[in-house]
Amino acid sequence: MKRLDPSFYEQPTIELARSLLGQYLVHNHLDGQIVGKIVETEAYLGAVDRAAHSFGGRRTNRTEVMFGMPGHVYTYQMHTHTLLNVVSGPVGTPEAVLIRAIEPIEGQAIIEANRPGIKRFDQTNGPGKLTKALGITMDLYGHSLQHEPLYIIEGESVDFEAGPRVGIPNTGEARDYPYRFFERDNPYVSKFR
DNA sequence: CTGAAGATGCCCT
DNA sequence: GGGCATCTTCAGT
Repeated sequence: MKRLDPSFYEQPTIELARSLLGQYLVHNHLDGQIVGKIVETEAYLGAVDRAAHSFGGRRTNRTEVMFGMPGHVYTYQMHTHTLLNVVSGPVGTPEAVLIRAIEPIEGQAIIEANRPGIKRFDQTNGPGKLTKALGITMDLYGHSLQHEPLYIIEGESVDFEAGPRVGIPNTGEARDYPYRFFERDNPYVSKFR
């Protein structure tokens, strides 16, 4: 159980999105520890990616953390949900990897408490669902993955596939880039729309 | 200050 | 398959 060190996050964003598949996301909070295997990610390539919040080098309070060190957390609010990203790219290059789905490994009782009445496979198979299940909030904006309470440890290597990203219409050709990666045949991968 | 929009999810028909 | 919840950010007055 080795924590991924800072150099892991220095690889190019597309490679990082692929490398994160199979790794274990760990959240320690008041209720206990939750561990989930990352089974689905999406790459957002910053300045040149029309679908990214930082497209064209757009620098605001919200996107600021993406301009900083890789291996930090970019959270943001989508309607009623918090979405979790890992900042990538060197300082000054605003790229990130969205965590879209996890497979519960540990702490299922806490997940159940956070997602009452939801069927098992629907508890963590979406970017807004998994943050609710793990208790991740906007408080973690800018958090370093080298520290408690949220970090990533070495997991397992997995078979994966690539496809177009989800939920980004009207962004021109960026919509079709195959920047979504997911573990093959894993039942916790989110559904297509 | 106001208002519009958004990398979603859930409930209803 | 459509409507809507409900929060934050940001650009425009």
